[in-house]
Amino acid sequence: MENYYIKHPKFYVAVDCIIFGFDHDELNLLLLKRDFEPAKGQWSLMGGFLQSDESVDDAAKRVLAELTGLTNVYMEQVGTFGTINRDPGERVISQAYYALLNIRDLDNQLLESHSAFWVNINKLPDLIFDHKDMVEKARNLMRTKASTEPIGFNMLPKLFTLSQLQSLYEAIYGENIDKRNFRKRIGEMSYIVKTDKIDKSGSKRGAFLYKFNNNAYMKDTKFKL
Amino acid sequence: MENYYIKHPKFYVAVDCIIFGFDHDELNLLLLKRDFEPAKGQWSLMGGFLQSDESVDDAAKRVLAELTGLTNVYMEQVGTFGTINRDPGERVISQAYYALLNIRDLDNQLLESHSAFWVNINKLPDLIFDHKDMVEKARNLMRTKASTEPIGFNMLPKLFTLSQLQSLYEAIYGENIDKRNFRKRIGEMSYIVKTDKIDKSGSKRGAFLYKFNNNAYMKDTKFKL
DNA sequence: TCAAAAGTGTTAAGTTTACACCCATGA
DNA sequence: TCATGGGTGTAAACTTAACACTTTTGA
Repeated sequence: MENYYIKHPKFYVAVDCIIFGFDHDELNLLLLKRDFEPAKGQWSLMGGFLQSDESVDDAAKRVLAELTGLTNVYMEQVGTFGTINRDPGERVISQAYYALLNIRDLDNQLLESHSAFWVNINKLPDLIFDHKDMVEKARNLMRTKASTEPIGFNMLPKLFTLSQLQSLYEAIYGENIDKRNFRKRIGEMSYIVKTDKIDKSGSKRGAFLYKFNNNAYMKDTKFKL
Repeated sequence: MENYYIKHPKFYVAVDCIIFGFDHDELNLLLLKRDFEPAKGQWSLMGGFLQSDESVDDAAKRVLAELTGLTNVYMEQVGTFGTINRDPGERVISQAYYALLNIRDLDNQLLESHSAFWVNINKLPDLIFDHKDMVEKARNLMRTKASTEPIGFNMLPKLFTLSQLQSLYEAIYGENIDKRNFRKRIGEMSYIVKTDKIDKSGSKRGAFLYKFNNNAYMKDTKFKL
């Protein structure tokens, strides 16, 4: 039976992470500035090689955790990038994943030690290899998914104002949303719950804080933003 | 620079194809009945190993062509299946792809030589490894894509009746569609063109044949079915 | 002559969009 | 007192869904 496999070549398999975060009305990506050769000074996604004792999905989680210190982060597959010369050093088949997280949850020490920086998604520098294609595809997938499933909340704190939620979706879609229409739609989602807490950091008057109730969402999974 | 890679393990990389075809009002998958060990007698998707001289996408095209004789087939990535023990023989990282084609274009000799058979998608047998998960994911992706892009035409002959088109979409969605509403929507798509030809095979009266005009579609890519 | 698929419009319900002003507060 | 972001409702436009009968023809 080994013969069936043995005649075929083997390949390095890598994962690359497109890490989305939201802050100050902006969508950002976490990028590494390479301070080593090759391609020193160039920007890249966080990546790593698949090991023998882990699934590909687990490799993505591990690589993300190495950079951010976070586990239990929302991640989705983006796709396989497998052209022959995509990595000029060696042939590497890469699996891209996107992750959504709250910028405030991060360990800044760890970011610094990797020369990692948050970069506005509309002002991305050139990236090595095919990382730009990965970002493009991840962004499209994430946008589509965010419109029909409540994944955006992974980029917000547990308690958030409706203005924050609206800015988040404006950043995801890259367009403005009418405030009254937006709030009308939120009002119809019983699983987006108003608390009695008020956030004063964004305005003098203060705004009510809301939370996402996942149990309630599971009973009524209608979502459209 | 080699050192950077050398310390990491390499893996077999495979592609598996979820091949959709449409015939007699039914969506079908092309499956192989293994007439060799291991897992003799069990059903599987068509697959093959990535080679050194081809991209992953090209490997999928090659594997599809080996089975069907067809090139230039519509294919999309489904995802990476990379759990550790998914293939009990050896560790293999598999990329799943789906393909849409017209059953009538196939070379039946070639299918027989691979013990390949069309199976109704609602009556699938058990499949080896994680092939069932691949099919499930492919089906969902295909359904979603077919609702906003005119990919379904890849499963029809160049000339088709509106009844055929409607059955196709009913099979994709697994639900009935109102005939008048369906035809109203088709009527609004200037790139679905009525010809003066009539198909008599489906009814005594005969039905007008239509064609998909891709140039016209490129000028007006609105599509929703 | 009749069975079987082809073809054809209208109306009601629901959804989406556009739009402007008052409120509460801290500086 | 005023600048800033928070909060609120209605009507028109558009989209979707429901619904039934006539036509053509070969067997």
